[in-house]
Amino acid sequence: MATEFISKVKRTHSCGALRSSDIGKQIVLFGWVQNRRDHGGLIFIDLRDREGLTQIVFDPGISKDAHGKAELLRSEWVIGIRGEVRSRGMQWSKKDNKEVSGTNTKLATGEIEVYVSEVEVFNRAETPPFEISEHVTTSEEKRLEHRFLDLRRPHLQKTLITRSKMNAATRAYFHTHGFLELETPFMGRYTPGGARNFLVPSRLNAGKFYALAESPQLYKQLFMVAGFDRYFQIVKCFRDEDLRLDRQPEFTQIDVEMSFVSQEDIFETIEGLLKALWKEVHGLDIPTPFPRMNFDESMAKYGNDKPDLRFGMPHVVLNDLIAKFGAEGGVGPMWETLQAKGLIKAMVVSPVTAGQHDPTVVKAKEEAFRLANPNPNAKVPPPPHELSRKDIDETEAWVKGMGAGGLARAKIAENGDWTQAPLFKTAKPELKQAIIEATGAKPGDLILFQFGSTAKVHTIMANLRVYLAKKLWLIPEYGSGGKWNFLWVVNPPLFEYDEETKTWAAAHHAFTRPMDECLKYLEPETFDPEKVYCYRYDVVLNGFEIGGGSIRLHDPVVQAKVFRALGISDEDARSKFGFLLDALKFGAPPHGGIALGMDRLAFLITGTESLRDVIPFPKTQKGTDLMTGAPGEVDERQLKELYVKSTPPAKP
RNA sequence: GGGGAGUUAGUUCAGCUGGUUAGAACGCCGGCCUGUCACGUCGGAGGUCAGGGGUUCAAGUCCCCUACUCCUCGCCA
Repeated sequence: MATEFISKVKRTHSCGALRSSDIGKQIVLFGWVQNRRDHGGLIFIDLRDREGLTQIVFDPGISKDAHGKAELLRSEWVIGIRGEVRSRGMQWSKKDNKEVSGTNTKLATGEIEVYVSEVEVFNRAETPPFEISEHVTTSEEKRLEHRFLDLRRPHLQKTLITRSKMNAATRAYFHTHGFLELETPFMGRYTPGGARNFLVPSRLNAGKFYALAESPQLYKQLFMVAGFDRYFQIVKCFRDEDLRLDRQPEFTQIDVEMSFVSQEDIFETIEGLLKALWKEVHGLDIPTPFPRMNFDESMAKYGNDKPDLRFGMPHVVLNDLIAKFGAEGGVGPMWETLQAKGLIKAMVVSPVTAGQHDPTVVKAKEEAFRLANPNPNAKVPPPPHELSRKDIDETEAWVKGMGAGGLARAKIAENGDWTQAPLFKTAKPELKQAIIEATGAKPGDLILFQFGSTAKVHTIMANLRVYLAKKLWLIPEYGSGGKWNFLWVVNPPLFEYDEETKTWAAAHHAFTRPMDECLKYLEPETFDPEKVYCYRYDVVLNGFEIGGGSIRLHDPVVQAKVFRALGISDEDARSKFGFLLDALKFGAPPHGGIALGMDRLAFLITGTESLRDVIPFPKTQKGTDLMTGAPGEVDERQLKELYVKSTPPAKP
């Protein structure tokens, strides 16, 4: 009986542990049947647990009983074995008709195998819906439906083990730096603004709702007011917004708040944490401090606040230049953009020389080609040198999908002529020359242009830059390519103008501290909200925002001025942020903090394809769980108890 | 809310201009095999072509709708 075996016999090793130094030992392994190779006489099985694979051998000469049982074993059965560790050494191969090394260099345990004297089947398994194997791909849909099987794959086990280590390293780091790990409620009061909240109806309070915390923001500030001085938490947050490759509706943050600190103190703390994490996971010493870049510079050169600095191709803003030439410049649409207070940007795409391609992409493409073309004489296509006509057409279709009018471009010929550039047919030669100078384009280069509303041009150009870098093999489709380009993007404007409501709104949140030198623009006589920059910062890695935070506004006097600029009345402020305003009145220390996206960090540090690969039980893009079927319907009685009516639209 | 890609055997895919009984690989089942390691070999089973509607003598293939999955813009302070 299985229970007898497990109660009498203890596992001595994991399936990844045995080495040649263990030869001769009697051992016990428990695990799953990965693969069975039955030679009629000998039967080989790869036994798998989370630590790895061990080859076990059933020899009728050792145990007829065990060998007989082994004939029945199938994939994913759970077994325990007792046996002797033996060297694989030199073995006679009938296939090769000579002695060959029996060592399997692909396995960590490849030097040994275990001759089984006793086997116990703990559980049989039905044939799984897909193979639990690294070299068999399965659609994500099928994998999510059977997540408990997918989680058996070494790839997912590895990323989740890494994540566990990151959690441990994070806690160790903060505990040794004097931080307290304090908890905050998930169920709180709904406050308007920011991300959509998930709502939880209250049974005990008819008609009232909790909101699931989108972050512990307010609570952690209260910890500072309370004098805890240094707080951190690895905490779940909930946002009812549309999902993306790097976004899940429930996700984990490393949440941090500190008292009596400047922006630089926070940077130092977080750089130390990231250093510790990269050391833990990759054994790497990432260089600190990270570079700093002003928000405005980031927007101008890269079109967003999370530039990927593993490659160049910065944007060049042409507004001033077009303005200088005026309507006579000869590029009507750009001049019109200028009149409409829009944005005109250019980006130079230079031919890529051999050494510039990302070596991991070159290697991966070569391997993929070899796999598709088994003929060893087949010539591997070279990495792309420049964009082909087809590439450019594809790119144009792609930017149009993002709302671009088109993809204006100019190819600079060897003699300096502009080709493929209908937009510039009527352009003054001096304007073309000025654009060449501004962009630094050389003969052979391609200049791409976007113009139109500022936000749209930034978005399109930012995405275009990354899209082309992947197309030209400058960066891999996913993963770091071994490059870790950390960056702080700092000091954005505090306010942004909302075109719809024609009012100024807080770009981050209303409790971000304006930079000291900008305070005068909050005064009535020199009021100019556009010029108010603030102590806010994002930490960026390879084009992903991995965290963001700010120095908080703890001074009620300045707070009042910010509210006035935002057009928030005392009454509004009171109803929205009442308890925080109260708290700030009773001796709030200067404080600030940051929150890092743990899922994104794990996603980037492991170089996986998707955020879903570092979350054990992730949701699909529509926020559903294909395994449990959540969200599901509930019955009328439950709704009634909660004083809630459900009114989904009728299905057509 | 918008744009794009997709849905064919248990799994991953092929299926041309609409035309015979919808194929392959892996997996699965059975036989043989004492050195394999993605074992080999011989044989076998396995399909509501996502669902619905339409065009047609004839639909996996063309058209429309719906559902689901992925990517993306908006959105996510």
